[in-house]
Amino acid sequence: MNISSRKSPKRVVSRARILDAAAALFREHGYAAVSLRAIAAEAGMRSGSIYYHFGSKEEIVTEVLNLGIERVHEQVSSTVTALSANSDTATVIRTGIRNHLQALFTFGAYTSANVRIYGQVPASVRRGNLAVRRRYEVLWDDILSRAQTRGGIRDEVDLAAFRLLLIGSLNATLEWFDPKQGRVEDLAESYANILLGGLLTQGGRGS
Amino acid sequence: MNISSRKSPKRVVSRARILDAAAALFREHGYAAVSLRAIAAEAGMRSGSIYYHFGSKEEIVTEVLNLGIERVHEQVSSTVTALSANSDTATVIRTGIRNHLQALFTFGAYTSANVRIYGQVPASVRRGNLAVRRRYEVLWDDILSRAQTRGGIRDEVDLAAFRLLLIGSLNATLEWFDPKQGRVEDLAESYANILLGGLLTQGGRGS
DNA sequence: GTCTATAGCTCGATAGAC
DNA sequence: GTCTATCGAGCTATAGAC
Repeated sequence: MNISSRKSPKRVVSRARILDAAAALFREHGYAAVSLRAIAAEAGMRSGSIYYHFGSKEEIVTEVLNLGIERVHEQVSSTVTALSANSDTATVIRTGIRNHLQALFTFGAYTSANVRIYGQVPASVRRGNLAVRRRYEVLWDDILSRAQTRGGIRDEVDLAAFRLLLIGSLNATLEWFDPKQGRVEDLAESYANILLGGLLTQGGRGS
Repeated sequence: MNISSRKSPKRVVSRARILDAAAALFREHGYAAVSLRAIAAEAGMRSGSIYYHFGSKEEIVTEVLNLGIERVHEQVSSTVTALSANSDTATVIRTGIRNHLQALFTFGAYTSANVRIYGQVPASVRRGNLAVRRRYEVLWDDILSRAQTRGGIRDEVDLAAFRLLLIGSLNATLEWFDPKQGRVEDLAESYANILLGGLLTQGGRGS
């Protein structure tokens, strides 16, 4: 009985179907508006069956929230790390922006759910998501402070504010951008151009 | 019986208390999680009394959503219009950013509720808010295209993308900035500096 | 204008059959 | 692993007293 011949046990498949269904429904309707009956129906089962896989609704939403951020973290972290050590600052930031946006829309149900419902879940659920969030913020803080050491960043820019503006503006694209209508790469190019170079020509810069 | 001696009728006061309570609760818990009993309790009455002022929960949330945007619109529109006709581009955009953020936090319950729950209210409610949203977007599109005519904007910048990035990043500050911990004016200064001038020194700009 | 009382539903969660 | 059946609670909305 070798490993490769073993299929995913039903247990794993059903669990994943519940999470996918929950993420999609939370994204569209919010946390409280989505019933376990609705999640079960979307996952192809009855509400009682959910309790074989999860202990409560809060346990489901906690996993949805964590998966959303972890997948974005993994993609940004691995692609930025893969760059050659002497890549210039613009390349590093552009790579991070492009991969954040690509992961955002690839795992759209989970990442949208995260952006939309984080502020409305019970406090205990929020606490369970805090460490994962913080880890992703630290990743960007590291990317930015290494870039600052390498040079090419304007002295006037507050890096803490830049990280908040960056992640906030990228996540906000979930509310309007449709990857079926346009290419995520073009969105990334356009956003990176603004974030790196700003709106104004040289004459209008500074305060 | 002159006008100035007339106090606000109880009808007007109670209505406003209901809206304030609803906005604060929607902001914190989402739309579906907030019961009319909770809104009534926060407004100092019983749930049945709400139906004297509003026909349904949807009617309340529609008004909360519209008020949030309208107040930001009014403040940005009036302060930008008040600038002298030959103000330079940087001044105009900085004024818009500062007043958007100030209005955001002055009417925090309504504006936060808007940002957080718009994606989860019934479709009919969203439709009732669309025209108000669109009007505010047009205001910024006008500000930006007039600035482009006056000059000083980089050719590489896509103005439609800039407006989306701008409003998205400003609204996202509602999720982390606390006006009791820092001055909104400093936040505005820092964000405007990034949005107008970008992250990089001249050498790193362009694509 | 605000109250009490309640009709009619739907919710999260559990128990026990299969 | 998934089902059916159900408990107790809480929900929106309404009716009618004051």
